[in-house]
Amino acid sequence: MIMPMRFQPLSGTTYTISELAKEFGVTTRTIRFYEEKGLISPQREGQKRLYSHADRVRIKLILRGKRIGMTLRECVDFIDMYDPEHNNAEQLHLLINDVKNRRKQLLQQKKDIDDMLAGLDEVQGLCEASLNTSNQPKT
Amino acid sequence: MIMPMRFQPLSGTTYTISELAKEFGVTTRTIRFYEEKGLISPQREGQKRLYSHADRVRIKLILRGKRIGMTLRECVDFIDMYDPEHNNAEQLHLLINDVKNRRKQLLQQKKDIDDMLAGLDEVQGLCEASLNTSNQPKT
DNA sequence: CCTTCCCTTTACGTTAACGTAAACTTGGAC
DNA sequence: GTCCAAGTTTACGTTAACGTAAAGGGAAGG
Repeated sequence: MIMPMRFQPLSGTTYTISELAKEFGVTTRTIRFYEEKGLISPQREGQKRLYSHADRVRIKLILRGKRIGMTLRECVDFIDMYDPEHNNAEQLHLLINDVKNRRKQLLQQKKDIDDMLAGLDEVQGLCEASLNTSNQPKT
Repeated sequence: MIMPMRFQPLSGTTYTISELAKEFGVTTRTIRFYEEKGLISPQREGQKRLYSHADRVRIKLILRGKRIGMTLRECVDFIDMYDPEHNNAEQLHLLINDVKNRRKQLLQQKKDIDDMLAGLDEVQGLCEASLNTSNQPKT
């Protein structure tokens, strides 16, 4: 049983598509799809894709966005806020506005989650109470 | 300009589809779609749908779920947790398990949101700093 | 009676986000 | 050389959540 020694291309700073897919629990199709949509642009070694740390982070951010219901488009928009493509004051003001809107939305979502968590607490309480009364140990 | 006095059917405890659509900022199509999928079952007055307070609440809960990225199926499942369809102990244990899983997921989402909020704070800080340095008022 | 709303059903169209299958290459294991 | 595992491209299929258009009913108002 010999380990299929992977030929390390340049350094340990790159990932193959299946490595990332495994790490993030998605399919390779998903990762290629994100590239197809312009969300990531990995290097190539011949025909094969080589992902950098930056690529990995982008994927991570995309998946984080998806977890709270953002579309891929929204994920990109969010990530792009970090990039300084904003030169003039007007751009900066627009960006600040976007930031404020996004924050408002996130706070609403957070409130929704808190409400739902409270609901879950209540349900669990009722369940456990119901279990205790029906399983009443004899005195 | 005469108010088109709506014929109040039984009492003030019902809503028309367009009232609810307007209140929640969705289309009537959306509300009918939810009914088609079995998420709500309003009464009928002849052919017209009449929504009760309970129906209204269900819609509200559905939309809340959607805001944090839940599918309609997940919304129903969540809402159904409140209904006491759980008679025996086994059902109760299963429900408690569902509750725990759901809570775990909600907490993850909350964490994601907090991370993103922190990111937004950072971005806004950089923006404002950039605006201040370029708009340096003369001493 | 005619028009205006609001409601209804039926049904086909659309977008996002992948799934899935087919056919091909390629570098290392045996 | 042969085989296999992992990668590639191309392309059609699928599901969810509605949008949108067509065709029509019923009552209220002028």
